[in-house]
Amino acid sequence: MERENQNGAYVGRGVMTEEQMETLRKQIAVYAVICEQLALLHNSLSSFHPLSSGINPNGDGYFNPMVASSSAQRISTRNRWTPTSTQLQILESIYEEKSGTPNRRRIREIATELSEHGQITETNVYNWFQNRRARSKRKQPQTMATTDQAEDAAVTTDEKRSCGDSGGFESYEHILFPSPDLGIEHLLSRGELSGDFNSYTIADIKYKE
Amino acid sequence: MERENQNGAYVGRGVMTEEQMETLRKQIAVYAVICEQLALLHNSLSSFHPLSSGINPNGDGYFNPMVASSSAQRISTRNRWTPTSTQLQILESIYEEKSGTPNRRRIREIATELSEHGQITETNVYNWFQNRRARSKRKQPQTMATTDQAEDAAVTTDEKRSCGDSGGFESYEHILFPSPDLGIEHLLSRGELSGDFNSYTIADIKYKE
DNA sequence: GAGTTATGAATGAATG
DNA sequence: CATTCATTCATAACTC
Repeated sequence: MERENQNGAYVGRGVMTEEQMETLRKQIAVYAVICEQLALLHNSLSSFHPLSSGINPNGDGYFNPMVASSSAQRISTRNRWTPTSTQLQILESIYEEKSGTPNRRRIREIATELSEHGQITETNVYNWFQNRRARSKRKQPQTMATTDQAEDAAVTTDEKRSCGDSGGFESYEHILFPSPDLGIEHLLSRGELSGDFNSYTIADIKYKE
Repeated sequence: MERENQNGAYVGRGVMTEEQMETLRKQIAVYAVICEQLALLHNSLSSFHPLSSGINPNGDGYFNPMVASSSAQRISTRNRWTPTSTQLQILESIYEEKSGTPNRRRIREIATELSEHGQITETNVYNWFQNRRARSKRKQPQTMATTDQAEDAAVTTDEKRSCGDSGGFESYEHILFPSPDLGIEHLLSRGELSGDFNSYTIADIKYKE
């Protein structure tokens, strides 16, 4: 089943011509550059921690490990919002009284109100309600057991796909795009993208045994 | 201290806007595709047998998420469709150019095209566009804020400044694979990217909000 | 400090 | 289209 790549270059199985080899080499170089830039981008992207500083302005109980500790460049930062207990309380009460569907307007109001107690965005509020509702719902109907045929129990909620692929870039699969199906890791796991992408050694790429 | 406005658009330097994030996402997808292609190429290049658990030599048919990873044999695989990176890339580009109104006809075409790269149905395509549009819309209007002043917004995705950065790569347009031309570079221009790539892999990229 | 759990976020699909 | 739901992923927080 030979086929062509997107540009029409025939890619037969088996042998490669010099030209193709050359092309491959170049392509790999390109890929290397992209990786490099991506890395750089990522660095600049995550090195500052825009909102983290506000995660927990008033130590309500949660405490941030490294929150803006001294130099603001130390990265690591988690971008995930974590409600302060005050916010949580409010959210919880709102959730109870008004129950379902806080519309767009409402969301905004809530967000505004909560922003008084800490960093928060409308999206956070939205997600919170979304999750709150979904999870409370999932808990209830669970009462009737269904213990039967629970063989698969082992795979309950914690699929925890720790999928240990290779070293280095192991976490490549939780990249932005959902599907970890692409085999990037197969390429990367060898390359040891540690540093010199520029030396793109083809030899290292084979993911062949 | 850097200030940010309500909607998550940060004012400080070094922060990404949603649009930029979008672009990054796309760029990553492109990069993924390239790697994918490379893998394929490499495969046909150096093999006579598919080998290597990962890349499926026959077309991009690997829409099977966790493959033989751990537990699952229940493998019906989730019923939910998950676009392969190739598909995503295509969808994304179509979305961009045609911005809206993918009529029934078009949907069919797209579906057909994408089926070349993995399992997909017209409904999937339809839903995808539906969601894509809805969600992108949802992100923008999160601005008005209380004291509008964040009029800047915009930040058109195609800044396209062709800044001849690419210090390393002369020309990769004549390469076999889809050219990674959509400038990751214009995202990189923000400078101040510190080194040490290993401490936080690309995988850490997330929306900030 | 590795393994769990709780939960914020992303997204395909369904519903109005 | 606009919303909402369901499921899953990723990670902060917790536990031992």
